[in-house]
Amino acid sequence: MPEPVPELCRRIRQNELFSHLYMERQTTIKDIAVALRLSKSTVSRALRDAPDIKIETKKAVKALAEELDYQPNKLALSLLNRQTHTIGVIIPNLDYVLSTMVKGIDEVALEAGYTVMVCQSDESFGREIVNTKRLLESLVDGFIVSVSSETKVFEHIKKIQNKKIPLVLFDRVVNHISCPSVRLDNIAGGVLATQHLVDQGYKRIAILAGPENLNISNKRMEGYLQTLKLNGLRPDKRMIIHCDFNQQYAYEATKELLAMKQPPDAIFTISDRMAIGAMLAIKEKGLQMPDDIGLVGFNNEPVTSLVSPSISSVEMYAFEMGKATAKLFIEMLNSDDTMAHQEIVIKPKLFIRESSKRIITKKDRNNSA
Amino acid sequence: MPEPVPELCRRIRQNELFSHLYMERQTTIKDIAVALRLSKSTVSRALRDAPDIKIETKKAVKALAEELDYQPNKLALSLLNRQTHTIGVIIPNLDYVLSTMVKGIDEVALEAGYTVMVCQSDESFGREIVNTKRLLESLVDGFIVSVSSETKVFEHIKKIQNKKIPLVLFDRVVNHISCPSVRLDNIAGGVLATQHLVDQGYKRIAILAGPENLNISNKRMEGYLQTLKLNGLRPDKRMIIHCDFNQQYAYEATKELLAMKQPPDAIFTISDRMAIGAMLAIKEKGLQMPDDIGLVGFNNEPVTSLVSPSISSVEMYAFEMGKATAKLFIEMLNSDDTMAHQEIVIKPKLFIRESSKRIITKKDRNNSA
DNA sequence: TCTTTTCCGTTTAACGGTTAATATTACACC
DNA sequence: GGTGTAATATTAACCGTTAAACGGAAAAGA
Repeated sequence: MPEPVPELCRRIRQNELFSHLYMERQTTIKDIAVALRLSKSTVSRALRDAPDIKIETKKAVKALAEELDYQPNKLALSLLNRQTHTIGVIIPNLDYVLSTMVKGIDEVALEAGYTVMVCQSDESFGREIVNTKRLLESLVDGFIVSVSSETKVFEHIKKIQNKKIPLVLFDRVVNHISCPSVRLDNIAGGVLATQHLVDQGYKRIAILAGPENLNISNKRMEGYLQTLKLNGLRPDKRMIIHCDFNQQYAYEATKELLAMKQPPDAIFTISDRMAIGAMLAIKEKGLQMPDDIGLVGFNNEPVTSLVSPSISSVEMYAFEMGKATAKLFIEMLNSDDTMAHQEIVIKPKLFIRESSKRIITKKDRNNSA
Repeated sequence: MPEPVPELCRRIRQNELFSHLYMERQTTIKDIAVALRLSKSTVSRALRDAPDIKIETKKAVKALAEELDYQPNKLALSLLNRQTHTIGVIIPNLDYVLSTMVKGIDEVALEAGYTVMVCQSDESFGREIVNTKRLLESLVDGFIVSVSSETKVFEHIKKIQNKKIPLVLFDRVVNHISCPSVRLDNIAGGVLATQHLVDQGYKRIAILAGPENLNISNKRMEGYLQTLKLNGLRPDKRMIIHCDFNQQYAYEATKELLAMKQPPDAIFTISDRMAIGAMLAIKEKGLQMPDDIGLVGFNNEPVTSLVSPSISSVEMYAFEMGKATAKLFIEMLNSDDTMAHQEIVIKPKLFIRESSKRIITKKDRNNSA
């Protein structure tokens, strides 16, 4: 005949029985079941307040669970429910913009009960493939991806979609892939920067664009071209330089630009890193910003306001973008029907600083003209 | 009577049978077993090249596995083997130094077959606790932790240890906790910076230290104090400012320093962010670096060579530190005995730049004296 | 012919949890 | 005394995998 439950609990609490339960292994439902002479399922249901368990039993189970610091094994649950509450995040690197975005993703995910696994592809297509494979194996509940600049083939992304695994693209969105996404209005960013330079009276505006196949770079350039045309300025191919997202390349490209017969009187770089590179070359040449030459960057990294002269830059709200991405992702998870692929587009804003702000205002310029 | 295996394979390949296997669900070992009229475990052993399976059988199994894109379910394996091949990484934020370290950790972990889960505490004690709990629930195989600046109580860390879960601390190491760790020789860093300033002829050297309870900050200060004494300079309490790791605070603190009757003629900041803040205040005051005042930062962030004047800084080899940490961690996992807690200490190196390099060399100074 | 070995597989249990179907018990009612 | 019905607990199956123990048949040895 089994002992009465309260007495048993007392003995367990006082460690007279089952002292092995206090060992290294995590307590399981089975331990509690054995201790209280109940079946596994009774314990399970008691913990989850099922209606058909006696109140006394529930109390005893819960007390012992508390006592033994019982915690359900997530692995077992995941196996059963086919979900891991984990989001796989693939990003090309951990630079300022992306780590800020990850921060945003992390924050929202945490709140929604998800843990993120961040993998960096390091701008390498090969590593992106490996990361994708890894995360697929890890059975993440879904993917949040920003592709590397090397990525020109998207089979690995399509594989995710074929398996009907939720996917959100962000920042570096891919046109060939149709899925929910969050991105900056890069054209608008290009327009903002270029129009500002035009407004400040610059006439020969060069652009340091990123790698040729990178969508975000091309869109920013599109904005640049549109704005030139709109203002009656003829785009000049020699003023358009493609180079890696890299300070060194930007430095060298700028040096070449400045060595031209008719050098530019303003430069728009599609990242702040590149703006810094450009700035070094400009200073080396002995030119003054904003008088001799104007400079506008992109991303609005803190460094832009730290250097001298401070650099005008286009803010892309990376943190908010990260949050929006995670929110969209979670929304998608919760809507069981395959969601119409929503596209969230963030509007950029230009922060004007010393590098491009000539003293003359628009009005002044009109008067003097 | 069961059909001969090759014939069966053919039919499966041609989708005559079991077309449901081509459905959304991942193929399992059971699917293969049913298809080939074998038992689950035979399939399992065939896939793993167990010796007591007929070669023909193995071939058939492997062929079908390939065909159906079979991939073992990690969750099931983890449940069985009690290991998830996942490392929980807790860091206070994703600034330049830490993201570089995470890059290093990630690289080594990936190679060793581990995936990392990065959680940011955002310098908040509360979030650090939450993160720890989450990762414990996720049953990570171990922890790599750098504590937040708010953390003064370490019960959550001890809890990890009590559960005998492998733990490595890095960068912000905690004295009260005895475990393998990787950190910078912060005292040496403080010595390098201070001795350099002394060598350059600066006499009244101030220090912008970080939060009071932050070990790394205090150690750097210790190096500073030691060096002053060694060189016969008397430390002055008014020259020691504790403030948050934050550019704004550093800016204000520097303004106050410079407003003193006897202001410092050099400032050592224990981060580059703070150095930038200090620099802004110095420029605002109209002082010239390095002539009127010297400045040395810490971390050797890229920004130090981008600003003008460029800032001398102590390099802490963040990427290598990250790699070393992950290596130590994996080594620990593989050595089943509780490892004697190894402590890896990285030696810093000073990079001298414009902000502190007076033209005079040591020899010049001796001559003129 | 009977036992032993070898070969090739299968069965079972386990990991830790949930859940649907099934007992068991007690009590009221006819 | 049977029957119906709550109330409560148990069994067994399942998620996907592996490891240990066991099984059956054929070949080899006595």
